[in-house]
Amino acid sequence: MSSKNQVRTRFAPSPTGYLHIGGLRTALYAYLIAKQASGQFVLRLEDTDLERYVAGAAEAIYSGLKWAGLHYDEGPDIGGPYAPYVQSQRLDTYKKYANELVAKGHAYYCFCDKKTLEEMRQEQVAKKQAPKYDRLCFSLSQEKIDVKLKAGEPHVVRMKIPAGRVIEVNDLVRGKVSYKSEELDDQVLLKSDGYPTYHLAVVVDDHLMKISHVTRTEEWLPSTPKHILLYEYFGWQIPQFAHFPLILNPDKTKMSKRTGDVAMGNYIKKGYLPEAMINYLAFLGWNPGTAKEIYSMEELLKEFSLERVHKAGAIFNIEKLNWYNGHYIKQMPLDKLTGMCIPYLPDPVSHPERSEGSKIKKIVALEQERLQVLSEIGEHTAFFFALPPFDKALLKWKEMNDEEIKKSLDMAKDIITNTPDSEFTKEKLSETLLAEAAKMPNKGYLLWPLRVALSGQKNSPPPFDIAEILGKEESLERIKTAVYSIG
RNA sequence: GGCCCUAUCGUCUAACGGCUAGGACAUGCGGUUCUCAUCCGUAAAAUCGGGGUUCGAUUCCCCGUAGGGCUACCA
Repeated sequence: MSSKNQVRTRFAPSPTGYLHIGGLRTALYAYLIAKQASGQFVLRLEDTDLERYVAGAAEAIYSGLKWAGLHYDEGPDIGGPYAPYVQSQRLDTYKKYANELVAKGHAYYCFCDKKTLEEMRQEQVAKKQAPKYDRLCFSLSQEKIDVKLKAGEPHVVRMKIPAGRVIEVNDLVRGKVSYKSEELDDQVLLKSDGYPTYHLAVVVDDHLMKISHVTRTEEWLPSTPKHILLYEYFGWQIPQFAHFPLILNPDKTKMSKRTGDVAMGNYIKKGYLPEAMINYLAFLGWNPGTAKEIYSMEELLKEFSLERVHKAGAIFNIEKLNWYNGHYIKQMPLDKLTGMCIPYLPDPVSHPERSEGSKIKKIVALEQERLQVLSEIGEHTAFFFALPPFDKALLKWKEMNDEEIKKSLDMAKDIITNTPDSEFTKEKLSETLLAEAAKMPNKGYLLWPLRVALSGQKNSPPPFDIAEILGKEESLERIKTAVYSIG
């Protein structure tokens, strides 16, 4: 079952908000690493900050990952051999390991209150020193500690950073990065509310859950030496580390909720496809080194490699995502696309005659090459369901005068009238209309006023397609309306 | 302030010392087209600066510069 070389990765978001773009990319890479090695991909919730907990965030993370096709083998909602996968349910474990560290002399109790700490920090900053805990409580005698503990004084557990060490992080993306232990602060491991900090929890859980590759974004690189020290203190095997580049705002700052639309839920709502999102996100920080840039999940599984992951941050560019999305919309089988578009169409109930399957399908077929995001279809096709009030000036093609427009529309009306119901198709209509239009100085003299009459818009699909979908009766009705508008 | 990371077209990126620095998105122009969209063609567009190393640097080294990250009882 689980061999020593088993690759296991995890995605470990904190449920402090909805799943976001950057989180999904991190999850994707972790998923790819695990799955291409036939390993396991684990989801773990790092909810160790009571104050930042957001209700519903966990569910959004589950559904977002599933939407994207990143199916985890173990997780909070599905269980697994190392359950629970929610850190707030593992408090006893962290306490046990924190105590072990204290017993070994690698950690100590600290009774300093936040105010004192904050003042110390201010002072240090004022003196242009690096803010660091002064280890006041480290020199407390055992007797004093026992008294304070017995009295129930609030306290934390801090790790003791050794002196004179150089800690080397061997990162799969960045290579060797080393840190001097003097630069490291005595990190709080266990908070006074009994919850662990990220640093303790992540190390304990990654070890207990047998995570082979610790993957996360670059912002965690500076705290990795502390984690390595913890692995050493516990006598645990140090996992592989891979720190991915950040996804950036257009202003090159770390992409965050405050600066842009990062919530996956919004992209799903707007009608972005998982294939497009995955493809785009995969290429934000990685590429195969060839000109090919359309990649399915299966292909990514084959080609992805950490060696080709970039070091520099990448700006999230919605234009390129849109292009990918448009591409995948064009590729999609019509039936599937139709199903996905229906939620974005006007309420079919109000137009039962047009909600019939094949008609909706024809509308979607028309829009397939015109959509970048699914939600656009509502606006694009509104005129099928109700003719918008149109500007009669729009009927005019080039230098046509009212008389010519009327003549043109009359001609179109005759052709449509004379087209039998059984032959009322776009093929037949385009054949007959084009034949007539060919006799004119320019096809636009016939086609433009007709198209505007049918659609009410400056830009739209061709008149033949619209007429077929509207049907003979409605088409004639709209032409009549247009003629009246001229006066 | 300290520590760390990074640096090729506007953006995502290719070129693991050796061609006119390639591709994609976006943009401009042109073709197809009644319009839009699609599709096709085409153009413009980059190696942050300075030193080295080398026959030769986008590539390796150093120093600057710029940007970013971290520096919490947040993750």
